[in-house]
Amino acid sequence: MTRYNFKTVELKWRQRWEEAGAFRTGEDKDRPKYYILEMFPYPSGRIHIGHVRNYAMGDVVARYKRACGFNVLHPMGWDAFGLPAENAAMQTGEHPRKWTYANIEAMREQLKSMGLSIDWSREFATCDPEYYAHQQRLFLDFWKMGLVERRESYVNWDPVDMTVLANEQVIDGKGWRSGAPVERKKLSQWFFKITDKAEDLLAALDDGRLSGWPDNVRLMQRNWIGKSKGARLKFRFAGAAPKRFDGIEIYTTRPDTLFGASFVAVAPDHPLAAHFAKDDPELSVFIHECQQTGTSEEAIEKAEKKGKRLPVEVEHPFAPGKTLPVYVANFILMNYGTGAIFGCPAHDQRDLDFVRKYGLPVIPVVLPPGADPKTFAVEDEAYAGPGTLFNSGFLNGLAVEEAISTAIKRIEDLGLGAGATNWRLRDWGVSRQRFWGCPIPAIHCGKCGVVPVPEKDLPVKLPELDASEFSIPGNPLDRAEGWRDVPCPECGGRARRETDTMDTFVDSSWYFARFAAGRPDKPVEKADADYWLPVDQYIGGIEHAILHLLYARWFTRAMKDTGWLSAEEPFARLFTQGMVTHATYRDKKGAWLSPDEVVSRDGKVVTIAGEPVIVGAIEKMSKSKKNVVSPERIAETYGADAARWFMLSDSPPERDVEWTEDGVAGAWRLVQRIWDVVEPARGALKAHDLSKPPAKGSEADLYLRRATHAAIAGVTDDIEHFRFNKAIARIYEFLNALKKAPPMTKADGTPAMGARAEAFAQAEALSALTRLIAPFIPHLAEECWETLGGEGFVCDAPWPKADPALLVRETVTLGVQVNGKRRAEIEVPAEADAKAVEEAALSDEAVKRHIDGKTIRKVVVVPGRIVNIVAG
RNA sequence: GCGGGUGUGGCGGAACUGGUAGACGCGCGGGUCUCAAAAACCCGUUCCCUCGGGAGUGUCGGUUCGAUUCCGACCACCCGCACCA
Repeated sequence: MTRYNFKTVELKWRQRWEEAGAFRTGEDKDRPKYYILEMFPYPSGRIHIGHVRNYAMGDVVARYKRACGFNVLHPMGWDAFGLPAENAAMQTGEHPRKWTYANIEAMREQLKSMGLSIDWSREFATCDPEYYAHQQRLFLDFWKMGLVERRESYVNWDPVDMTVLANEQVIDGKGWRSGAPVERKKLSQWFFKITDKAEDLLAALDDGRLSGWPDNVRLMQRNWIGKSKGARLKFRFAGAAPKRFDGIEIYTTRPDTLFGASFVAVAPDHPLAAHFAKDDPELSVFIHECQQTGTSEEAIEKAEKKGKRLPVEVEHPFAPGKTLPVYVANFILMNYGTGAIFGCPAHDQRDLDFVRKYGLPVIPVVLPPGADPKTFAVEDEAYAGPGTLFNSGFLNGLAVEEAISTAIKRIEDLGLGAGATNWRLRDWGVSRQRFWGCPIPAIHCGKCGVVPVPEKDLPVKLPELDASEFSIPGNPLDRAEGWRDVPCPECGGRARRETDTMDTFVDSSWYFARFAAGRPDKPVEKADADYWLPVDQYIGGIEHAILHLLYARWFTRAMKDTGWLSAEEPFARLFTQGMVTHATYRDKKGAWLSPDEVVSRDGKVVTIAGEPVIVGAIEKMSKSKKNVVSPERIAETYGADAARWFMLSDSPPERDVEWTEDGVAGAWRLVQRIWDVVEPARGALKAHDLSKPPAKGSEADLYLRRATHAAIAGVTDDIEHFRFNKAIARIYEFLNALKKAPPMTKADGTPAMGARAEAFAQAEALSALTRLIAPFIPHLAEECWETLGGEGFVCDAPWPKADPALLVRETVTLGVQVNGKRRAEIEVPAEADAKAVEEAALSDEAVKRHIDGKTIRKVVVVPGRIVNIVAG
């Protein structure tokens, strides 16, 4: 018996696959297609273990679908623009381009060493001019269609990265990448109008177009889009109106509670606040404070509602003569609704907190079911539930829902406003004041305004800059005169290029279409895109549940509008895999230790030198906690197959998996065990025609054949449902059955004397085993296939089919319960009728013991499942 | 605060539509081999126990012949959103 040497074997098969072009995507469009895609990586320079898990999952699906006869597209590329390259340039003086492409080289090799069935001929990086040129073309098309807009707006400014951040990139008031507190700044920005598609982006979540998405992701998107229904309503000023203001327009979802209004409030950024702040230093200070705290220290600020009274009052729309005070309040957001509200403290907790502080009245107008209108009062808790209107003039007696529509109707009749829908979703600001991104193809001319770069002048390539430029803060493009200053394409006068580049989320919003249908002369070839899109299965991290996926969905719609695609949605099915975690270790001084620095001795974890180690929580692998393991070292020690196997074996794919050395060692043992079973059967596939099972066969043959076909059926079903951990458990089960199989018979029925190659049942089992493991551990599978004498590559071999006749059992083992407790097991023919089963159960010795002296009241027989005897 | 999810051996986790709880792996215990150890292989492994049983899927209750599964209440943890009017 030879020892399996993964190092030489894995390398051998990767070379053979490459030489044969085994994973080139076929041009055969008559076959059903299957587009499997994993979120492409950022080229940081090295793959981490999370990539191994992500790409191993995709590869299982890709190889499985290929074996099932699909025309499979499984491409790979690089999300290559972005800040780290500029940061590296700052530190090392290396040009971002050089750094990025060197990283891609390194990572490609690492990915290839995993043995992924990727069509590398379609590879590209988003920083290739051949890619971003087309992105600029799409930008121009969108601009023509009115999907792009340029406007002034407050932006989230990251003072460390010196760039604008999308709202989605601000987490707890801090930049998602730098972690620095975000400041507010007013700039002219480019926007993609994703709010134009809000209705459809929302509708598709529930109308079946995204039925292949996990519920939690759909829910997160729904919340993010944040549709709400209510009304816009203008409050007129009581007395003289301030200059250029004819009222305060508010947005509310509860127009039914208008009779309970006790104030109106506007956001600190509201024009009305600014108007009064001019002559009121105290107010001005207050507004400034709100703006400071608006994006940070949310925990402190959250609790306290603060406001400043403005020197105006407004008229109540429904109660002539009644007036309400107007405040600037810190809890009103300018960028939601109209930046102004009316406050109804009895039915809104924030408003209640606010009026308690400023001594305004609390008027309940919704009476909870069963409450007494004479005694019902709101103390510390606002009532937001259902009920009947009271204290509310013409709304009295109506239920909340009716009252809302009645109030809206009245508002419309009075000409003060109308029913309105409001969205939390805001347009996508794509301008970034950075160098390493896709240039926005626009030119600013003093005479002609903002002019698109003519299509013939595309691509607008990034200029060659000296690496030293990157050590100066700000955007190097602003200083690149030779690149920046150009004649206006319309009037020929002096003009300047747009120096903003696009958010890198733009790059990843259409790369899947480029993979499927890219052409040198255009972004996508529609016929190809129509064949391949949507992506049948997309796999990636849950961290992209909102941003990337929402942007890609919008982009797909925009590309449809501009005639590039027909697909409605980019990703038919989505799978979000869990993270890879690892225990954390610290020494006695509290410093983090990497897993390489600790060992387990006598059941205790110590440093290599024998110092005690504190074992901490199991957490997501991160550099700061040093609990990372390097895929390269693992591949060195255990091989790519073992690493892939372990990544898929331990936990359900959607859950986090803990990386353990014992676990991967177990996977390595499995690789050896399979080889030990296969190797003695050298040439077995040449000795048998597997399509013609022999008529004769021993009990042992039948037992093994049943195990084989049960494994085929089970593994197939598990892969189809993304239950890789269960598929692996079944393979183990099958392997155990195979190893325990007693001596088999040859095709002619004579004993095979234990020689595995001679027995049909064993050859069939090994053939199935090899094909079943191929998606998971492809190198070993090829080696087994070759050893067994299979034809060609196992990656080209058809997926095995289970014979239904071998899946049904002749006898079944049933549990027998007495009063719901299992007391015995009986073996009965599979098609035995209820009466026969009942008799068998009642005659069982253990059962007799338990029903002794009792009256049998009822016997429940569930065929093939269980017998329950009710006795008392 | 709102929304969603998860609780099963020492650990990761199985259990199809309400039908034998703990598949499979890890760990652990025992054995074979060895001068010895490692590796490998084999056997065992939910807990308690008087070996006949008893208890058991976060807690309490309900529905049912039968509940990890369905319903109600509670507890714990995780995730998302968060002054969204």
